[in-house]
Amino acid sequence: MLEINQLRCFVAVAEELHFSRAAERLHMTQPPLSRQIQLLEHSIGLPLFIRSNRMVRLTPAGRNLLPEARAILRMAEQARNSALRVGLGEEGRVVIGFTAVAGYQFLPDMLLRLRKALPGIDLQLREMVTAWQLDALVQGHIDLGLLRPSSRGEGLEDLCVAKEPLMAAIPEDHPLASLRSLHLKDFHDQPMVMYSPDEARYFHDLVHQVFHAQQVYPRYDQYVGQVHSVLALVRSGFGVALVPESASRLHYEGIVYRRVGGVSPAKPVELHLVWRRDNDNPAMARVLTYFERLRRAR
Amino acid sequence: MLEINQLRCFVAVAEELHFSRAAERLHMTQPPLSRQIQLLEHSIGLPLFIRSNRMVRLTPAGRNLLPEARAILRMAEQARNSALRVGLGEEGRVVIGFTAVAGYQFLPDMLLRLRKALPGIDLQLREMVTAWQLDALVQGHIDLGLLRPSSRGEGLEDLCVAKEPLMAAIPEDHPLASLRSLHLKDFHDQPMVMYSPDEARYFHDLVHQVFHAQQVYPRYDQYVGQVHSVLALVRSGFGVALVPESASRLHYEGIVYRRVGGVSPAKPVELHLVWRRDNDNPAMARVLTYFERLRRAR
DNA sequence: CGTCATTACGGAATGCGTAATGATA
DNA sequence: TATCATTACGCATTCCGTAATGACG
Repeated sequence: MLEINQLRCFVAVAEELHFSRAAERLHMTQPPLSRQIQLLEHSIGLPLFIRSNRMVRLTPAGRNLLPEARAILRMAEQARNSALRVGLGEEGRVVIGFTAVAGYQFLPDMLLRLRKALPGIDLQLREMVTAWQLDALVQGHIDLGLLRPSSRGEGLEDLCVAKEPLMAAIPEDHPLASLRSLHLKDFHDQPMVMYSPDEARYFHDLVHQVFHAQQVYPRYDQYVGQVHSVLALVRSGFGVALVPESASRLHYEGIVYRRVGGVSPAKPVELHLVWRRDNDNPAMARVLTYFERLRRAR
Repeated sequence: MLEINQLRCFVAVAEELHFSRAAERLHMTQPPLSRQIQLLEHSIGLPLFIRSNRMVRLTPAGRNLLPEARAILRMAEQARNSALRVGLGEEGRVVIGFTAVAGYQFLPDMLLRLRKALPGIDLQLREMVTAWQLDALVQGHIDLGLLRPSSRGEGLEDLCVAKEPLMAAIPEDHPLASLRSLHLKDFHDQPMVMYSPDEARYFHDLVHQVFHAQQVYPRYDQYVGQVHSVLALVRSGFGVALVPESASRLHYEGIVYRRVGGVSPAKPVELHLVWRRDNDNPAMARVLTYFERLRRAR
C-alpha cells in the first residue's frame, strides 16, 4: 500500500525535480529520500521519475500521480484537524427533538441564538412528540429534547426553559367567544376537546387538575394527542379546549383565544430541555455550556 | 502525521467495534492493533474509541473520522491503480495539434476511431498552424501534430496520412466560374490569393511549383497564412486561389470549387502526422500502436 | 473465572544518516 | 572534475508476535 510518508517524499521531489533540494525541504538527506521513492515506485510497479543524472523529470504515471498525492496529503491533514475540532466541540452536530408547538415559539429564538453563538455546529431538527423524544434521547438518536415535563428521568438532565399560561381556544361562532371575560366556571358541562392520557399525559393531567381545583367538570368528548389536533377539532366545532398560549401563534382560521380567569398561576404550562447526562458529544457539551452561561447571566 | 496503516487499523476496529475480530480481519494479533490505535489517537490528540472492556464504541471524533479515513484509503488505492494504468497507457491523455483544414476532413474520422479503439484515453485538441505545432511538439506541449509537411525533423517521426488534389476556389460571379472545364493555363495573369511564404511555406511552395511546372504565371496580389483567410479573400473578390480539396468542406457562401487540369498528380497536398520519437507518454504509445496496426491492415 | 483490551518484551524489519560508488557533462 | 543520484552499511526506531497483566461482568 502507498504510504503517506512516501507520498510526501514524492510530492517534494516532483515539485523540486531535484533530489537534494527535495531532501533539504523534507529535513532529511538524499539517500533515504531516493530509497523512499524507489519503494514507492516498486509498490506501484512503475518508475515515477526519469533520472538522467543532470535532470529529474516525471514520467506520465508520475505526472498523473502528483495531483492525487497532493489531494491525499491534504485530506489526511484535514481529517486530523476535523477530528480534533469535533473532539473539542468546535465543530460537530447536535440533533434536537422538538414538539410541534415548541417549533412555533421557543425553538426559532433558541436556534437563532445557538447558530450565532456556535457557528461551527450543525443543528439538526426532528419533530416528535414528548414520549418519542424521551425514547430517542435514551437511544442516542437525538442529543437534546424540547418537550413537555415527564417523569422519566433515568440518566436524563432536565431544565425548564419556558412557562406560559393556558388559554381557551374557542370557535369564533361559539357563544363563549362573545363573552367579555371568561372564567373556568364557564366551561362547566361544556363539550371540550381533551388531551389523550397516554399520548399527551402532561397536558391531560394539567387540564384535569386545573378544572378539578375549581370543582368544574366539563364534558370531555374527544381525546387527541397533539395541540395541533386539538385545534383542528375545536375549529370543526367539537367543542372548546385549553391550549398553551404559544399555540395561539398557529393562527388557526376560525378560532379565537381567550385568557381564562380562575386558572391557578402556580400551574403554568412548562417547556423543558432534556438531555442524557452521559452524552459524549462535545458539540452538545458546548451547547450546554452556552445554556449554562445564559442561565447565570439572568 | 496520520499513517495509512493506522487508518486501515482504525477503519477495521470502527467497523467491527471489536479489537480481536478487527485484528483477525487485518491478519495480525490484537496487541499491535491496540498499539496502532493508540498511536493514531496520540497523533490526533484525542481518543477515538471508548473501551469499556465489554464494549468498544466510537467517540464523536472517531465517528467523524471514520468516513474520512475510508475516503483516504479509497483514494490511495485509486491513485495507485490510476498511476499504473497511466503507466501502461490504458488511461491517460494525448494532446493533438491540428490545422484548421485538417479539422474539417481528416480529424473527425480519426478522433471517432481513436475514441472507439482506445476508450480510456482522453484526447485533447488544439488548433494551430503547422509552424506552431512543430514548436509545440518539440517543447512537449502536444503529443501529436496533424500538419502540412515540413523540413524540420529533429527527433520527429513523420507519417503521411492523406493526399488530396488542389482545387480552384473561385468567386461564383467570376468569369472562370462559368467555364465547363478549367486548366492551369486559365490562371495565367489572373489575380490570385497566394499563401504567405513564411506562415504557410508548404502551400506557398506547392502552388508555386504547380504553376511553374506548366510555365503559367498568375499575378499574386495577396499573401495570407491560412486556407481560411485565402477563402475569405477569394469571396471578397480579391482573386482566385488553389486550395486543398478538403477546404471545399468549409462551404463558403459565394465560392465555387473546380477541379483543375494540368496539375501534376505527383504533387498532391499532403497531411502528415508528426510526433517526437522520444515521447514518453504511454497513452501516446498506444495511439501509435493503433496507427501501426491500421497501416499494416491496409 | 472467562472475555477482551492493555502492557511487557524480544526479534525482525524499516528508516535515517554517513560514507563510498557511479554516472554524466 | 564537479554535480548529483544510487548503493553500502551501521544504528536507532518501529512494528509485529508471544506472554503476562489487568479490568469488567
